[in-house]
Amino acid sequence: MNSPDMGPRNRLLAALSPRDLRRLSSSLEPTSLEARQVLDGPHDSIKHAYFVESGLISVVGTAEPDHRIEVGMVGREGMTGLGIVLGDDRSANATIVQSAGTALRISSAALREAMKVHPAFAAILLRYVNVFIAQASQTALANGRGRLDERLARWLLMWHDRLGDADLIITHEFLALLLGVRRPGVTVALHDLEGRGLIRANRSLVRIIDRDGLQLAANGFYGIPEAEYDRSIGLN
Amino acid sequence: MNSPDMGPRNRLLAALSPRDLRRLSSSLEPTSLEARQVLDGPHDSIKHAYFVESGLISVVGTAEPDHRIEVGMVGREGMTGLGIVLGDDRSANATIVQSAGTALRISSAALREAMKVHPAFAAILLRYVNVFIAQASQTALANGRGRLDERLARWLLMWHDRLGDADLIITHEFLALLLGVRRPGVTVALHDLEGRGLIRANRSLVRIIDRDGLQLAANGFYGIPEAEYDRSIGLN
DNA sequence: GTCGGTCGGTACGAAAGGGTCCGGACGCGC
DNA sequence: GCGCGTCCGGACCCTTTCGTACCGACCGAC
Repeated sequence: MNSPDMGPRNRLLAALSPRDLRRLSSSLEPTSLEARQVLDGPHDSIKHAYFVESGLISVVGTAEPDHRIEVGMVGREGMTGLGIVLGDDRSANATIVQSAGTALRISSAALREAMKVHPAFAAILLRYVNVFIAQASQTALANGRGRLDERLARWLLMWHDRLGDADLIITHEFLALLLGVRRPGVTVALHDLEGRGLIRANRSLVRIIDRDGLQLAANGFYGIPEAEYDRSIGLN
Repeated sequence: MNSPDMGPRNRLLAALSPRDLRRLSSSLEPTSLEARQVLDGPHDSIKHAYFVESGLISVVGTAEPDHRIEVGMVGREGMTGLGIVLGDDRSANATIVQSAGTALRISSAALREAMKVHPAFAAILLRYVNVFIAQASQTALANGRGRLDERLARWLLMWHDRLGDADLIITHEFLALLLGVRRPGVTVALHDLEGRGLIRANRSLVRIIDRDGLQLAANGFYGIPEAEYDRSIGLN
């Protein structure tokens, strides 16, 4: 996985004891994540859980084919495959790679087994599930109550957190899909944020200029799941 | 709890083996749920989990004081206190009684202990968490993509499922709060549904007339978490 | 029966956002 | 350096929803 002198880049795995981690590592298979790759469709049987090391994965809620929206985001602080953690092998949501990167993946069976053998590991994953619920809840809140520019600010901050890069490679089109709005609406909202000096936008690129300003622009819709994560799983 | 010849009315408890249930029953304390009672505020330490027997509880996502919206609903098919199930003692969401009823409650410590001693019990609760994630995800989807009348239809159906009564006692004001919209908007949307012959509305009362029609009106935003529940936890 | 509070119906202008189209700009491949 | 596909900017008009306000209807208390 990583060079032996550094811990794993995934923050859930990093929270494990070195001993548990060593025993687990044989089940963890390094994988590359390609942009737009679909890890699990809705209602698919989940074959692997992914511990993200770099890049970013979207959890997308789906009903009818054209009713889709992002409900959560997973970077190196998290994992996919919560259904497995919860003893089921499927979920109503899809998981789709949004920004290419790498992950350590583990088969469903091995994950179940590992949770049985390492209760501390299971405990960490369950606490992450709780944080994920907070994330989905806040998304529901933002979707219901927030204006487009506020939701956009929230989204940019969350992306920034998880990728740790001020330059986000994304098209307006894709952003519109994730936010569940019209594409030109995203263009206008980005201009608005740009006019306020919070970002710079260019073809397929958004650069974060003023993170604190973006937090203000998000008008309270950003931050709660992130604080929950730090409280519950820790800053490591 | 209930007379010995019938199982518990809560469907999660009903899924337990009679033996596990008997051993658990001493920890379960019958409680009445009063309308508008706040079981847990956001970020409170959760003292008890509630297995609902009748009535209905809302899970409300909160950020700023005036940023609130319902993200999930719990009736006798479910429970509150998912944070405890997940090994944490708090959640970013509030739980509020929406329709009076009764519940069996269990202290956090006893619930943790029971999950340790009865793995089958723990497994059921974790599968319920997975269903709840589906519910919150679909709420995020409906809030982002659905029109007011579609969301209203979804909401009425979910309420109807969980209470099993065609007459719903609720004011437009309160509905507006839960849906995160303006009160007169609810009035108009209810008239619309009424004009289509799907409901009858009166002061503080909504009667479901045509459930199938409401499902059509919900335009695909209703049903996924309910199907997940039946698949994962079973029809009992 | 009257009073006061809650609840519902309605109406207005204003804002946000959707649907659609078009044209220009950029950038990669050849 | 040409061409084509992708991406962005802007425009049009329309629907949905908001904000606010006002008033009438209902209901329980006295």
